[in-house]
Amino acid sequence: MLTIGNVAKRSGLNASAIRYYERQGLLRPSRLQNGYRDYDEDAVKALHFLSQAKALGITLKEIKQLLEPSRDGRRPCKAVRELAHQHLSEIDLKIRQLRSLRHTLRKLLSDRATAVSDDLCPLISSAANRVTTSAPSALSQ
Amino acid sequence: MLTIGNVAKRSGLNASAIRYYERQGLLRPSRLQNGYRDYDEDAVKALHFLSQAKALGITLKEIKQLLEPSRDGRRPCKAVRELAHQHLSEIDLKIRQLRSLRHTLRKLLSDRATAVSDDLCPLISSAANRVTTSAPSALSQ
DNA sequence: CTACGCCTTGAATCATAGTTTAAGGTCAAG
DNA sequence: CTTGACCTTAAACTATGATTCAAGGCGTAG
Repeated sequence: MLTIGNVAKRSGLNASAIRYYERQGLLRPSRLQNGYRDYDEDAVKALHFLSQAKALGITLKEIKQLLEPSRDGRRPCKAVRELAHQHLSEIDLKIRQLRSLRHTLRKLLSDRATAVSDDLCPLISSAANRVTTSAPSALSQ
Repeated sequence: MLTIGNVAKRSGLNASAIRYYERQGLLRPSRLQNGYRDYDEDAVKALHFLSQAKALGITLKEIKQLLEPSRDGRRPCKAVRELAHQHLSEIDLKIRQLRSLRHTLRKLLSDRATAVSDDLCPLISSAANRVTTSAPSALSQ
């Protein structure tokens, strides 16, 4: 009996959050005779996907777009494919930017030996010098 | 004369946002005789760093922690180093998760050939099957 | 039948990250 | 000396993503 408490435990999400996702149109569980939400295994999977995507900064709106066509039942996945393509390049961009930031932080840390003298902390300058004009809204449309 | 409008243009950020960051303690520009904020090149660099980190889902609170010690003037960078180390592993985790998500999306797209028959959209299942129990709060503490 | 844990709803509240508004000061150009 | 572009402040407002609250229904154990 996959009621909301159970899927909450299994997905690691808060039951209130799951209801909230439903209000936002990301889920549409069937109901038992008593009115309780009744989830299936696909819903649990969708929640895991949702949880992962969310942790990576993808908005609920975007996740909704990715989940929607499959939730509506069997119909052409063309739109989903296009969206997936779009998100794919946004994810690639994000990975590149994270790598750049990682490089910056690593550089800061490797300065340990030379920076024992401890003048001005090199973070800002070493960090910012690597930045040109990064697009403001990664992953948003 | 680096007044707020100028640094806004140069950093690609909104002047109101920059004032907001200051209210949140991320910046502390000096003032001109007339009360106008007076920024230096380091501030512009800090704003670029801030802008990049922000785009990658790092919270203002976390960015503040990274900027703080250097903003306070010349003093030991030990704390910053530790924070940087911490953020480094968080960034590594985030990159791994994004790669996983990218893999999922790529898989979905490569199904194009076989999925011409168009049964249920494979997104959710193929996506969710790759997820085990991802920690909910990447990059938060 | 009562207690307890789980479920329902709508509404209020919260945090984060800003934007907008109102009322006003600064300053160079014409 | 007014116009216009810029700056100041505090406070109100917005959106997103939830969490909490109040009032109540369901279902099983004792």
